[in-house]
Amino acid sequence: MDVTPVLGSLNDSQREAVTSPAAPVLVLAGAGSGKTRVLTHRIAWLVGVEDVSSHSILAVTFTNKAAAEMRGRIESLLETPAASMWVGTFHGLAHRLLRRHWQEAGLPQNFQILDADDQLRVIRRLIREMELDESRWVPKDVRGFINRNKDEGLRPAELAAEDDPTRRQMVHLYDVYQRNCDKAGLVDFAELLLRAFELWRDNEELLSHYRRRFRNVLVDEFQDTNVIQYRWLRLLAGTDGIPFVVGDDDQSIYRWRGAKIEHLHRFQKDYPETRLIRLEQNYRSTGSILGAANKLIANNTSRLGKNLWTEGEDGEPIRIYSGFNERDEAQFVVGKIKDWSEQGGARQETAILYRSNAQSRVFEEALINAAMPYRVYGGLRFFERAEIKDALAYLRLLINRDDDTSFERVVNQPTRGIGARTVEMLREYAQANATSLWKSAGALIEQGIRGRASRSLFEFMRLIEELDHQTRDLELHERVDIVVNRSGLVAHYGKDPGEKGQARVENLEELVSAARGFMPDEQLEMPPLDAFLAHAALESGDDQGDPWDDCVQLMTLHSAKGLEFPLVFLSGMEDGLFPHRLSTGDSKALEEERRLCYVGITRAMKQLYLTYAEQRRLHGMDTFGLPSRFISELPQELVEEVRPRVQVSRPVYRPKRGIQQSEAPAGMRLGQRVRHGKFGEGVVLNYEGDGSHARLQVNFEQSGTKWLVMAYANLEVL
DNA sequence: TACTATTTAATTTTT
DNA sequence: TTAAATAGTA
Repeated sequence: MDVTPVLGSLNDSQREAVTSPAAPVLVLAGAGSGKTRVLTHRIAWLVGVEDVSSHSILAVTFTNKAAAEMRGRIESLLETPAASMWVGTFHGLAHRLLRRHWQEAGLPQNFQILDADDQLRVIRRLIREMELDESRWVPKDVRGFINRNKDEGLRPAELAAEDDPTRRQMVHLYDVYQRNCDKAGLVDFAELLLRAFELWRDNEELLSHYRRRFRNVLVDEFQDTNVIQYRWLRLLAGTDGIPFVVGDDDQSIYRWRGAKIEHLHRFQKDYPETRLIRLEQNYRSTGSILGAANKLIANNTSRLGKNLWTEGEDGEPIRIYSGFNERDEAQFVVGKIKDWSEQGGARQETAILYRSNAQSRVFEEALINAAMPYRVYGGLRFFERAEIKDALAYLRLLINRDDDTSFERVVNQPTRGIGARTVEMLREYAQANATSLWKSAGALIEQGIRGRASRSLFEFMRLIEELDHQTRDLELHERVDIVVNRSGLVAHYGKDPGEKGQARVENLEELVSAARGFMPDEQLEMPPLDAFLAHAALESGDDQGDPWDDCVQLMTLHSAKGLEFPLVFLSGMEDGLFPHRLSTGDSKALEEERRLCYVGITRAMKQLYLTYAEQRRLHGMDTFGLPSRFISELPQELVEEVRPRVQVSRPVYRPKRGIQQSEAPAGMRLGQRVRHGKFGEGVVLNYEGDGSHARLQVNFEQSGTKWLVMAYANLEVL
């Protein structure tokens, strides 16, 4: 094979990493240094040049996106599909193992995956059943306790011997929760990993089979591995495996999720013959941006150490803007984006980054006012929406009637007269007879409980049975379609007022489309519906927008990791906000905030602005902040303050929904008569924004004046 | 049972 | 401020 496509485009260190002999390798890859390249080219090198079987390769990432990208790039390098290679997320691969070896793992064949929200519901339900005080035993805290311990590989039995009564109760809750899940065949995210680990640990034959198979284990974002993931990897690699891990200790920002930056050091101890390779040449940012990043991160202790450099220009200095208040700050940012755009830059090349989601609001308002399209990352993803989760719960009941979580979710959704009292009764019966809610419902009906509730319950059970039997032999998307409609969900959500109901119905329709386009992972050999549900839990839905609209990108610093933009704004650079006040106490947490800042800075390719507000409205109170300490940690010679504040000494009152300078949306004008599906006929009074964000104010004859989003309202022009 | 008023709390979230 | 969860009322 011609090695040019594999090695031609690499620099010396990248090439060293890619062509390393068969021994453990740790690649310390700085931001923008071609980390993914090294990983994909390494695999292409092994398979294409060293003639290693693709069967022997296991490559693991943290996100579905990264996994998909990696597979795509490998296949295009090798010019052949590599189906026998295992490329996936930790959770996805663990899931695959558990499906294959469900018996050895002690799981029912049709086990279901609980996402974070489902898990919380289960915990909340159990706390109530145990009649504990929810303010003393906060469900989220309990979940945190359980997941933290699972991430460390600890089962309740290993935690038991404790004197502290609070802790003992927590352990007890963990135990109760786990028994409940085992009984119902439910597996949460942390459990996927822990079970997969235990599966190998406790099955020598199985382990040696996989060890023989996966000689080459490659890991992306290694600094983000938690304890159980690391132990899982070590178990697999054993003494003969060849681990190749890539990471950056300076970009570790998930300590609070159990990630252990220490694994980078640990790796070198566990594999003393490790070859350490640093990738320090950066292909993304200007010299000034890298200089700032290097100087900032140097304030952290116990780093493996790394200094980014570039062959490119120094570029422009880092600019600092001190806003009068948060609205002034937003105004400034939007103004700069406007300049960028007028000079021919695309809006999607610009990103506004912030520490916490709540900060997006002011920017959104400013962007709407400027009629500038934008996109906020994060928030609810497709499979996490309430209406979608309802539909999924119905589908789960088709597979397993004893799934109490799903049962409780939809037994009265849409409302069918089965209220809290009835459910309470079912719970009591289920608990007393150690059975499921479904079976309890059946039993109670047979015992002839009185009245309406009984009839409604019977109707519900018949609905589920019918849906199951009548759709069993249909195509997946037809099943979903029928379930979504016959369950009454579409009708129920259609009743929600205005655009919201419309959007929800559209989402349900989208679920049918998703089912139609669903390609199950053939390796799993599961029934289509089961596979679809697993997919929904593990890939909560792409939150990528249409690449076609040219939007300003808004996101938290965390979600910006791995991305790059020519023009970047780090906003809210105030002490207390960033670094967040909750993290300023302990030095480990503060260092993580600094790494977060480092991640933010290194997103920028050409221009970087840091902005802050002297006065900011937080939780309804005006607060006065000091500039973030991180600003003073930057090299002063690379920094320049901008103060075009001559004309904006005070914010001018501007009617929020006054007459706008923006153009009327297509086909609309003031006074236009329109018809809406729900509200009937009316007259357009006002509008703001354009494109997909255009909103119209319509005075309806029947329903009064309402603001509607063009994209959802489906207005008919009369 | 369903809607409305009141209370409460407020980082980050790959799966 | 606000969103969400809970308590109270029709």
